Amino acid sequence: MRHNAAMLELAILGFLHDAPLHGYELRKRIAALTGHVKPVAESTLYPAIKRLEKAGLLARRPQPGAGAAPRHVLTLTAEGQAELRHRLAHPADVDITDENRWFTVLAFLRHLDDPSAQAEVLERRMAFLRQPWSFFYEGDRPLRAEEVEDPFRRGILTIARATSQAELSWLRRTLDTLRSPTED
Amino acid sequence: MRHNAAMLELAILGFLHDAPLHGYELRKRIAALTGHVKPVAESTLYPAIKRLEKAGLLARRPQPGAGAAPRHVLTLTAEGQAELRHRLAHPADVDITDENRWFTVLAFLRHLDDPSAQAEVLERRMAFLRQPWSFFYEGDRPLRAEEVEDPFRRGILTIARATSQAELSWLRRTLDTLRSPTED
DNA sequence: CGCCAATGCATCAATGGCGATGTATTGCGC
DNA sequence: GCGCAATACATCGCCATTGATGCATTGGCG
Repeated sequence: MRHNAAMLELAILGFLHDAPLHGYELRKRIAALTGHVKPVAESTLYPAIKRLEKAGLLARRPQPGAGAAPRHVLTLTAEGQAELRHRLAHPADVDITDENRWFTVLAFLRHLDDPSAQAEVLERRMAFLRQPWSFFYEGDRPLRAEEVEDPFRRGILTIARATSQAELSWLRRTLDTLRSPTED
Repeated sequence: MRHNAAMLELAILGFLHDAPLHGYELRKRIAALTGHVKPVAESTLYPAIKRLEKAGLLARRPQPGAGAAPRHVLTLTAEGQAELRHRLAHPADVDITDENRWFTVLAFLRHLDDPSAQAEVLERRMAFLRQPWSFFYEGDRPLRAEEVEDPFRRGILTIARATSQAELSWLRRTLDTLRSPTED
């Protein structure tokens, strides 16, 4: 399974966990979630649905007379629900490090009802953000924004640092809430 | 040309504009630039080099006796330099909206020596960041972080907002500098 | 009543991503 | 002196992506 496929499939499974949907509606929800960043083509979505159906993760019922063309209402099977939870609990490394993929995981992490499992995933992201990395190096030493002369490269580091700090503070707050036995 | 390919190719052209390199060194530089977010496989890089060579954008000279295996030193041709400048001046929409791709554009934008052309590209990013979007909607209305109950989805919006604000302020500062006739 | 947009799904061909695997050399540690 | 990691490049095959294209229906506008 290719990596992009994994993320699209996660979104499909995640949306269907909320409610059975037909393909077209799924497409619109995925467009709302990630479409402003990176659109998904129809000819990518429908094959993905087929793959998941073939794998027994979702079932389709034809719904005649409803819309213009015969709709296929998609429902998660029990295996599909289990698979969704497994993928959310054990994301690949790229899903942790690539912001696009990470946001997709976050968007459906609530479906993993166990707070400690949720916390584990957040901690992986935190470990990644805490380690010293840069986009630019001098030998092995990661360069800070101040050390880079090119204003555009400096911008990358400035923006990345702001994101990182905002996310770390959010992660700390959220992990505190997840771990506290008295949820508000 | 597929979209991922375009970004990898941009990085290759950008690095080679600085100095002729062999494939292995290129691989390490690309890994430093984007590898902590999304690693690039060798079997993706070498075919990409071949594509660019076939298109006449770069030339390879064998460098015998240098390393362990016979190295191929890669140099940008004149067409390659022109192509690099063209790709930097006219990025696709996805390159503006997808942070990963955008950072790759930024990393090499200095090779576009014309400040007003650089400013034009930054303005496209600014226009994107300024328009009202969200990852979640109520009908057509984009939802703000405060309106979302799910803590994880709220996190996405919180982080995205922080990034957006940091980037907008950086964009404004940089555009001022680019436009001011007296560069410091 | 005719046209077009939107809805809704499907298929195909070209192309790119990438894990697996191969091959050859240098140099280091044990 | 043996093995192993790093260097350096290459190829194969599976599969995912995507633009193009097609087809059928509904509803709104003029």
